[in-house]
Amino acid sequence: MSDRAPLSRAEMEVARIVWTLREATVRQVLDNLPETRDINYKTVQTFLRRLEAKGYLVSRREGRSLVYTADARPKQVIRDTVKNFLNNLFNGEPLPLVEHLIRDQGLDKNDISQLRNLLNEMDSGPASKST
Amino acid sequence: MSDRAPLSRAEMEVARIVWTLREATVRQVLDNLPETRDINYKTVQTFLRRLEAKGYLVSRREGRSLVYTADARPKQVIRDTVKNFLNNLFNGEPLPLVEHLIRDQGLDKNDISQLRNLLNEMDSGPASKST
DNA sequence: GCATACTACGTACAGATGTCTGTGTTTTGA
DNA sequence: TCAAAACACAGACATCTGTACGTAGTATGC
Repeated sequence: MSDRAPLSRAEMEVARIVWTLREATVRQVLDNLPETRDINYKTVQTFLRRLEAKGYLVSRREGRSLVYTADARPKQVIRDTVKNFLNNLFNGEPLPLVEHLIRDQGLDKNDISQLRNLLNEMDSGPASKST
Repeated sequence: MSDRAPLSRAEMEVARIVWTLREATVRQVLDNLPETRDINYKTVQTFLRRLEAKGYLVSRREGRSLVYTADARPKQVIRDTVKNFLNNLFNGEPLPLVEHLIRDQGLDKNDISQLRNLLNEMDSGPASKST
Protein backbone atom coordinates (compact mmCIF):
# COMPACT_ATOMS: atom_id res chain seq x y z
CA MET A 1 0.00 0.00 0.00
CA SER A 2 1.65 3.19 -1.12
CA ASP A 3 1.79 6.46 0.76
CA ARG A 4 0.73 8.60 -2.14
CA ALA A 5 -2.26 10.84 -1.64
CA PRO A 6 -5.30 9.07 -3.06
CA LEU A 7 -6.61 9.86 -6.51
CA SER A 8 -9.81 11.80 -6.78
CA ARG A 9 -12.45 10.79 -9.26
CA ALA A 10 -11.36 13.25 -11.93
CA GLU A 11 -7.69 12.55 -11.39
CA MET A 12 -8.33 8.86 -11.86
CA GLU A 13 -10.14 9.56 -15.08
CA VAL A 14 -7.14 11.41 -16.44
CA ALA A 15 -4.57 8.99 -15.10
CA ARG A 16 -6.32 6.09 -16.76
CA ILE A 17 -6.05 7.79 -20.12
CA VAL A 18 -2.34 8.31 -19.68
CA TRP A 19 -1.94 4.67 -18.69
CA THR A 20 -3.87 3.53 -21.71
CA LEU A 21 -1.89 5.68 -24.11
CA ARG A 22 1.33 4.80 -22.25
CA GLU A 23 2.28 8.47 -22.50
CA ALA A 24 0.37 11.61 -23.27
CA THR A 25 0.44 15.38 -23.47
CA VAL A 26 -2.29 17.57 -22.11
CA ARG A 27 -3.86 17.77 -25.51
CA GLN A 28 -3.77 14.05 -26.08
CA VAL A 29 -5.55 13.46 -22.81
CA LEU A 30 -8.10 16.05 -23.75
CA ASP A 31 -8.65 14.38 -27.11
CA ASN A 32 -9.09 11.01 -25.49
CA LEU A 33 -11.75 12.04 -23.06
CA PRO A 34 -15.27 10.98 -23.97
CA GLU A 35 -17.14 13.43 -26.18
CA THR A 36 -19.63 13.89 -23.43
CA ARG A 37 -16.97 15.11 -21.04
CA ASP A 38 -16.94 18.84 -21.49
CA ILE A 39 -13.81 20.04 -19.88
CA ASN A 40 -11.24 22.74 -20.45
CA TYR A 41 -7.64 22.33 -21.56
CA LYS A 42 -6.50 24.21 -18.47
CA THR A 43 -8.43 21.87 -16.25
CA VAL A 44 -6.78 18.80 -17.70
CA GLN A 45 -3.48 20.56 -17.28
CA THR A 46 -4.24 21.06 -13.61
CA PHE A 47 -5.07 17.41 -13.13
CA LEU A 48 -1.86 16.29 -14.78
CA ARG A 49 0.12 18.70 -12.66
CA ARG A 50 -1.54 17.38 -9.54
CA LEU A 51 -0.99 13.81 -10.59
CA GLU A 52 2.68 14.55 -10.92
CA ALA A 53 2.74 16.30 -7.55
CA LYS A 54 1.12 13.28 -5.96
CA GLY A 55 3.71 11.00 -7.49
CA TYR A 56 1.53 9.13 -9.94
CA LEU A 57 3.01 10.55 -13.11
CA VAL A 58 6.27 12.04 -14.29
CA SER A 59 6.73 14.45 -17.12
CA ARG A 60 9.51 15.04 -19.55
CA ARG A 61 9.90 17.88 -21.96
CA GLU A 62 9.52 17.18 -25.63
CA GLY A 63 9.83 20.28 -27.74
CA ARG A 64 7.63 22.84 -26.14
CA SER A 65 5.27 20.26 -24.65
CA LEU A 66 5.29 18.10 -21.58
CA VAL A 67 4.80 14.40 -22.03
CA TYR A 68 3.43 12.54 -19.04
CA THR A 69 4.04 8.90 -18.23
CA ALA A 70 3.20 6.64 -15.33
CA ASP A 71 5.39 6.85 -12.28
CA ALA A 72 3.40 4.56 -9.99
CA ARG A 73 2.42 1.18 -11.36
CA PRO A 74 -1.15 1.39 -12.62
CA LYS A 75 -1.92 -2.14 -11.59
CA GLN A 76 -0.90 -1.40 -8.03
CA VAL A 77 -2.84 1.85 -7.98
CA ILE A 78 -5.96 0.05 -9.10
CA ARG A 79 -5.43 -2.63 -6.54
CA ASP A 80 -5.07 -0.09 -3.76
CA THR A 81 -8.10 1.80 -4.94
CA VAL A 82 -10.23 -1.30 -5.04
CA LYS A 83 -8.99 -2.34 -1.64
CA ASN A 84 -9.93 1.02 -0.27
CA PHE A 85 -13.36 0.81 -1.76
CA LEU A 86 -13.73 -2.65 -0.32
CA ASN A 87 -12.90 -1.36 3.11
CA ASN A 88 -15.38 1.45 2.89
CA LEU A 89 -18.29 -0.56 1.67
CA PHE A 90 -17.77 -4.23 2.36
CA ASN A 91 -15.65 -4.44 5.47
CA GLY A 92 -12.71 -5.23 3.28
CA GLU A 93 -14.11 -8.55 2.13
CA PRO A 94 -13.98 -9.15 -1.60
CA LEU A 95 -16.44 -12.01 -1.78
CA PRO A 96 -19.50 -9.99 -0.78
CA LEU A 97 -18.66 -7.47 -3.47
CA VAL A 98 -18.36 -10.22 -6.04
CA GLU A 99 -21.71 -11.53 -4.92
CA HIS A 100 -23.19 -8.11 -5.15
CA LEU A 101 -21.84 -7.67 -8.65
CA ILE A 102 -23.25 -10.97 -9.77
CA ARG A 103 -26.63 -10.57 -8.18
CA ASP A 104 -27.33 -6.89 -8.43
CA GLN A 105 -25.10 -5.29 -10.97
CA GLY A 106 -25.95 -6.48 -14.40
CA LEU A 107 -23.86 -9.57 -14.99
CA ASP A 108 -25.60 -11.37 -17.81
CA LYS A 109 -25.62 -15.02 -18.82
CA ASN A 110 -22.66 -14.53 -21.03
CA ASP A 111 -20.61 -12.85 -18.33
CA ILE A 112 -21.47 -15.68 -16.03
CA SER A 113 -20.19 -18.33 -18.32
CA GLN A 114 -17.01 -16.35 -18.83
CA LEU A 115 -16.72 -16.16 -15.10
CA ARG A 116 -17.11 -19.88 -14.81
CA ASN A 117 -14.26 -20.33 -17.22
CA LEU A 118 -12.14 -18.01 -15.16
CA LEU A 119 -12.83 -20.04 -12.06
CA ASN A 120 -11.81 -23.23 -13.81
CA GLU A 121 -8.68 -21.55 -15.00
CA MET A 122 -7.91 -20.51 -11.44
CA ASP A 123 -8.16 -24.10 -10.31
CA SER A 124 -5.73 -25.42 -12.85
CA GLY A 125 -3.52 -22.36 -13.05
CA PRO A 126 -0.92 -21.20 -10.52
CA ALA A 127 -3.39 -19.10 -8.57
CA SER A 128 -0.87 -17.45 -6.35
CA LYS A 129 -1.29 -13.94 -5.23
CA SER A 130 1.30 -11.36 -4.44
CA THR A 131 0.87 -8.47 -2.05
CA MET B 1 -30.28 6.16 -9.73
CA SER B 2 -31.26 8.65 -7.10
CA ASP B 3 -30.60 12.36 -7.15
CA ARG B 4 -29.22 12.56 -3.65
CA ALA B 5 -25.81 14.07 -3.22
CA PRO B 6 -23.30 11.25 -3.06
CA LEU B 7 -21.98 9.95 0.23
CA SER B 8 -18.46 10.79 1.17
CA ARG B 9 -16.21 8.15 2.64
CA ALA B 10 -16.80 9.17 6.24
CA GLU B 11 -20.50 9.63 5.72
CA MET B 12 -20.72 6.14 4.30
CA GLU B 13 -18.91 4.78 7.32
CA VAL B 14 -21.48 6.32 9.62
CA ALA B 15 -24.48 5.46 7.46
CA ARG B 16 -23.48 1.82 7.39
CA ILE B 17 -23.49 1.70 11.15
CA VAL B 18 -26.98 3.13 11.30
CA TRP B 19 -28.14 0.61 8.72
CA THR B 20 -26.64 -2.23 10.67
CA LEU B 21 -28.18 -1.15 13.95
CA ARG B 22 -31.42 -0.32 12.14
CA GLU B 23 -31.52 2.87 14.19
CA ALA B 24 -29.00 4.77 16.24
CA THR B 25 -28.26 7.87 18.24
CA VAL B 26 -25.07 9.84 17.89
CA ARG B 27 -23.63 8.03 20.85
CA GLN B 28 -24.54 4.61 19.56
CA VAL B 29 -22.83 5.31 16.28
CA LEU B 30 -19.81 6.52 18.17
CA ASP B 31 -19.76 3.35 20.25
CA ASN B 32 -20.01 1.18 17.19
CA LEU B 33 -17.11 2.67 15.35
CA PRO B 34 -13.94 0.60 15.38
CA GLU B 35 -11.65 1.22 18.34
CA THR B 36 -9.01 2.40 15.97
CA ARG B 37 -11.25 5.15 14.69
CA ASP B 38 -10.45 8.11 16.86
CA ILE B 39 -13.18 10.59 16.29
CA ASN B 40 -15.11 13.13 18.28
CA TYR B 41 -18.76 12.99 19.31
CA LYS B 42 -19.38 16.30 17.60
CA THR B 43 -17.89 15.02 14.40
CA VAL B 44 -20.23 12.06 14.31
CA GLN B 45 -23.02 14.46 15.05
CA THR B 46 -22.05 16.49 12.02
CA PHE B 47 -22.04 13.45 9.76
CA LEU B 48 -25.47 12.39 10.92
CA ARG B 49 -26.78 15.89 10.39
CA ARG B 50 -25.34 15.92 6.89
CA LEU B 51 -26.73 12.50 6.13
CA GLU B 52 -30.14 13.73 7.05
CA ALA B 53 -29.69 16.86 4.97
CA LYS B 54 -28.74 14.73 2.00
CA GLY B 55 -31.81 12.60 2.43
CA TYR B 56 -30.20 9.35 3.49
CA LEU B 57 -31.43 9.34 7.07
CA VAL B 58 -34.33 10.73 9.03
CA SER B 59 -34.33 11.48 12.70
CA ARG B 60 -37.02 11.37 15.30
CA ARG B 61 -36.89 12.69 18.80
CA GLU B 62 -36.82 10.24 21.63
CA GLY B 63 -36.55 11.93 24.96
CA ARG B 64 -33.82 14.44 24.61
CA SER B 65 -31.97 12.47 21.95
CA LEU B 66 -32.33 12.12 18.23
CA VAL B 67 -32.67 8.65 16.82
CA TYR B 68 -31.63 8.24 13.20
CA THR B 69 -32.99 5.67 10.81
CA ALA B 70 -32.58 5.00 7.12
CA ASP B 71 -34.55 7.11 4.71
CA ALA B 72 -33.02 5.90 1.46
CA ARG B 73 -32.87 2.16 0.91
CA PRO B 74 -29.41 0.95 1.85
CA LYS B 75 -29.40 -1.67 -0.84
CA GLN B 76 -30.05 0.93 -3.49
CA VAL B 77 -27.44 3.26 -2.08
CA ILE B 78 -24.85 0.52 -2.20
CA ARG B 79 -25.86 -0.36 -5.70
CA ASP B 80 -25.48 3.22 -6.85
CA THR B 81 -22.16 3.57 -5.11
CA VAL B 82 -20.80 0.43 -6.69
CA LYS B 83 -22.06 1.52 -10.06
CA ASN B 84 -20.28 4.80 -9.66
CA PHE B 85 -17.09 3.11 -8.70
CA LEU B 86 -17.43 0.83 -11.66
CA ASN B 87 -17.74 3.79 -13.96
CA ASN B 88 -14.69 5.46 -12.55
CA LEU B 89 -12.37 2.52 -12.66
CA PHE B 90 -13.68 -0.10 -15.02
CA ASN B 91 -15.61 1.74 -17.70
CA GLY B 92 -18.79 0.67 -16.01
CA GLU B 93 -18.26 -2.99 -16.75
CA PRO B 94 -18.75 -5.29 -13.80
CA LEU B 95 -17.00 -8.34 -15.21
CA PRO B 96 -13.52 -6.82 -15.25
CA LEU B 97 -13.94 -5.86 -11.63
CA VAL B 98 -14.99 -9.37 -10.74
CA GLU B 99 -11.95 -10.66 -12.58
CA HIS B 100 -9.75 -8.23 -10.75
CA LEU B 101 -11.21 -9.30 -7.42
CA ILE B 102 -10.65 -12.93 -8.20
CA ARG B 103 -7.16 -12.55 -9.57
CA ASP B 104 -5.68 -9.75 -7.56
CA GLN B 105 -7.64 -9.18 -4.44
CA GLY B 106 -7.30 -12.11 -2.15
CA LEU B 107 -10.06 -14.50 -3.05
CA ASP B 108 -8.96 -17.82 -1.64
CA LYS B 109 -9.84 -21.38 -2.64
CA ASN B 110 -12.75 -21.40 -0.29
CA ASP B 111 -14.19 -18.18 -1.65
CA ILE B 112 -13.84 -19.56 -5.11
CA SER B 113 -15.83 -22.65 -4.40
CA GLN B 114 -18.51 -20.55 -2.76
CA LEU B 115 -18.53 -18.45 -5.86
CA ARG B 116 -18.95 -21.48 -8.01
CA ASN B 117 -22.00 -22.43 -6.00
CA LEU B 118 -23.41 -19.00 -6.47
CA LEU B 119 -22.97 -19.28 -10.23
CA ASN B 120 -24.81 -22.59 -10.26
CA GLU B 121 -27.55 -21.09 -8.21
CA MET B 122 -27.83 -18.26 -10.71
CA ASP B 123 -28.31 -20.74 -13.53
CA SER B 124 -31.15 -22.56 -11.87
CA GLY B 125 -32.64 -19.54 -10.14
CA PRO B 126 -34.63 -16.72 -11.70
CA ALA B 127 -31.58 -14.61 -12.49
CA SER B 128 -33.40 -11.57 -13.61
CA LYS B 129 -32.15 -8.18 -12.73
CA SER B 130 -34.21 -5.25 -11.66
CA THR B 131 -33.25 -1.62 -11.94
C1' DG C 1 6.55 40.09 -40.24
C1' DC C 2 2.75 39.78 -37.61
C1' DA C 3 -1.69 38.09 -35.84
C1' DT C 4 -3.26 33.61 -34.29
C1' DA C 5 -2.71 29.43 -31.99
C1' DC C 6 -0.68 26.47 -28.64
C1' DT C 7 1.81 25.64 -24.50
C1' DA C 8 3.58 26.13 -19.65
C1' DC C 9 3.06 27.82 -15.21
C1' DG C 10 1.06 30.04 -11.50
C1' DT C 11 -3.04 31.48 -9.40
C1' DA C 12 -8.01 31.64 -8.12
C1' DC C 13 -12.15 30.24 -6.29
C1' DA C 14 -16.47 27.99 -4.95
C1' DG C 15 -18.18 23.84 -3.05
C1' DA C 16 -17.35 19.40 -0.59
C1' DT C 17 -15.22 17.10 3.27
C1' DG C 18 -13.27 15.99 7.76
C1' DT C 19 -12.81 17.75 11.93
C1' DC C 20 -14.09 20.27 15.89
C1' DT C 21 -15.59 24.56 19.00
C1' DG C 22 -19.20 27.34 21.20
C1' DT C 23 -23.52 28.00 23.41
C1' DG C 24 -27.44 26.73 25.67
C1' DT C 25 -30.56 23.34 27.67
C1' DT C 26 -31.67 19.06 30.15
C1' DT C 27 -30.46 15.28 33.16
C1' DT C 28 -28.15 13.15 36.88
C1' DG C 29 -25.48 11.87 40.78
C1' DA C 30 -23.31 13.29 45.11
C1' DT D 1 -29.18 21.85 45.03
C1' DC D 2 -25.64 22.33 42.28
C1' DA D 3 -21.71 20.97 39.52
C1' DA D 4 -20.74 17.64 35.99
C1' DA D 5 -22.32 15.13 32.01
C1' DA D 6 -25.00 14.58 27.88
C1' DC D 7 -27.38 16.60 24.01
C1' DA D 8 -28.87 19.61 20.26
C1' DC D 9 -27.96 23.08 17.17
C1' DA D 10 -25.19 26.28 14.76
C1' DG D 11 -21.09 27.63 13.06
C1' DA D 12 -15.93 27.51 12.04
C1' DC D 13 -12.09 26.28 9.41
C1' DA D 14 -8.34 24.09 6.88
C1' DT D 15 -7.84 21.03 3.09
C1' DC D 16 -9.26 18.78 -1.06
C1' DT D 17 -11.53 18.88 -5.55
C1' DG D 18 -13.30 20.44 -9.83
C1' DT D 19 -13.01 23.96 -12.67
C1' DA D 20 -10.89 27.68 -14.93
C1' DC D 21 -8.37 32.42 -15.83
C1' DG D 22 -4.16 35.33 -16.72
C1' DT D 23 0.37 35.99 -18.34
C1' DA D 24 4.02 35.03 -21.12
C1' DG D 25 6.76 32.53 -24.32
C1' DT D 26 7.08 29.87 -28.85
C1' DA D 27 5.33 28.36 -33.44
C1' DT D 28 2.71 28.78 -37.71
C1' DG D 29 -0.11 30.52 -41.55
C1' DC D 30 -0.63 33.88 -44.59
